[in-house]
Amino acid sequence: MVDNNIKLTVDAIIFGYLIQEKELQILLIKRKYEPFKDMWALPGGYVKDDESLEDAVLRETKEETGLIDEPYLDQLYTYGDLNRDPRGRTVSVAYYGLINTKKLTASTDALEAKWFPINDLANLAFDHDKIISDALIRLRNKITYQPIGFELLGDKFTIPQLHSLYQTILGKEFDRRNFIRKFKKFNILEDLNEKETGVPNKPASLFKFNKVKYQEKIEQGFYFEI
Amino acid sequence: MVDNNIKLTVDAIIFGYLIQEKELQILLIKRKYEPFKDMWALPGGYVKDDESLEDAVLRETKEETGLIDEPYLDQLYTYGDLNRDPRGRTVSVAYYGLINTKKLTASTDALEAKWFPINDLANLAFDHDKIISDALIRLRNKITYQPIGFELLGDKFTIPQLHSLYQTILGKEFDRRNFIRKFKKFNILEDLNEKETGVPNKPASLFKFNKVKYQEKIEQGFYFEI
DNA sequence: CCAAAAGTGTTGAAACTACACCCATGG
DNA sequence: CCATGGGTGTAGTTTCAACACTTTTGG
Repeated sequence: MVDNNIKLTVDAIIFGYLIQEKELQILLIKRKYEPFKDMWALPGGYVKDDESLEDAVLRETKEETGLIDEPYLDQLYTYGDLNRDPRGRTVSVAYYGLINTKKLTASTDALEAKWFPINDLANLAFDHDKIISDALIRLRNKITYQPIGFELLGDKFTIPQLHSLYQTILGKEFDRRNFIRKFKKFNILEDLNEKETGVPNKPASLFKFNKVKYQEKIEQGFYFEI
Repeated sequence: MVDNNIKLTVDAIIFGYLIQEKELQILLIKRKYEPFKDMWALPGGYVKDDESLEDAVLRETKEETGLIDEPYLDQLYTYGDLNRDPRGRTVSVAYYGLINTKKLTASTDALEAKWFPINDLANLAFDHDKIISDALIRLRNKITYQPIGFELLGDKFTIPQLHSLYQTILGKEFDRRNFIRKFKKFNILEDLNEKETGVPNKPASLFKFNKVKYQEKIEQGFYFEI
């Protein structure tokens, strides 16, 4: 039909969160080839004819970073400016992902993949700094009205951890009591009747996110909002 | 580099609004060729190598519908499922647009383009019903936190028209006094000190949206929300 | 003068903010 | 017993929701 030479790629902005350090991070790879050789960049690459966009994101991310588990993924935006890739016209569908940081670390060294604190990123290839900035804005918006913050914590977490996560990502303080009260009123956290261990102070209670209950409430017209 | 055969297209969901009838509409075209010949579909088509995605949307929309003025455009989502186009793998970047309905009508007949009420759409080609449904959800969300509803009205409009627009799009009633009070408190409407004409009852005052003032307020941390 | 839609204030309920003390644990 | 962070209630303020009558115009 029409013969165009536009190449289609995907890019992944994978967010991780260090609970102890209260730090939001992004997973980047060091480019092995030109253009932008040796610069840090988002994982990503060409989409194959027979794979969906999400499959392409997952495949490229795993190949390039050694990530094992599958992150929660959401489509961010499609970048199509004329000169964003010096090799020729390239349109990239960006997805952002959230993952519990514990679930990788291991295999990344050989592949030159590395977590970077969001506030201390390397110089990035292509228009990737703009993409990351967009992803961060989206993440900040989305955690206020969708319960996706849990994806960055483990299956079990404490309320103070959740509190810190929100404060870190949104860059502002929430009164502890008001925050807890609001979250508890949603009634989507399940008390596991366990305490955290290994802390030199009063241990906090552990909770998990009850996805089933959340879905039920959504169907009944419930809206989550922080 | 990698040799893939993925075709890149754009699709446009152009929304219009009939003030008198209080009806939200979408601009569709009748397909001239297979596949889905003679079915109604969203305007759209292949992206050229040397045009941006937005330019492609505008070009295709104008060519296929005879639309003269340029609609307000926002990227919606990118659709990339494997079998969405029977001709082969096609990824489509969808944009939704808002336009003052008065600004076309004329030249559409020859081209077989037509406005359809959102609640009474034809059977649609491809996955276009899903795309429209997504666009409508996005529009409903967006008008609650961005002042884009004005794009559907003329430069001059009355508060009751704005009130009806919100009620129509969101499918629910707003108390008239509370709605007006809220909007007035935002202080982004400029009273033109004119009255509407040709109505058989008390004429309403005309206003315009003060974009400059809105931008100023945004920079000062103001958030619009209905 | 009549019909139709515009315009305008107040009150009670609900949600939000700010704030301080005691408790459980490890060292 | 000390340091550290966890856990909890209340009161004042602000925002939100509900509600009805008078005004202006064209016919």
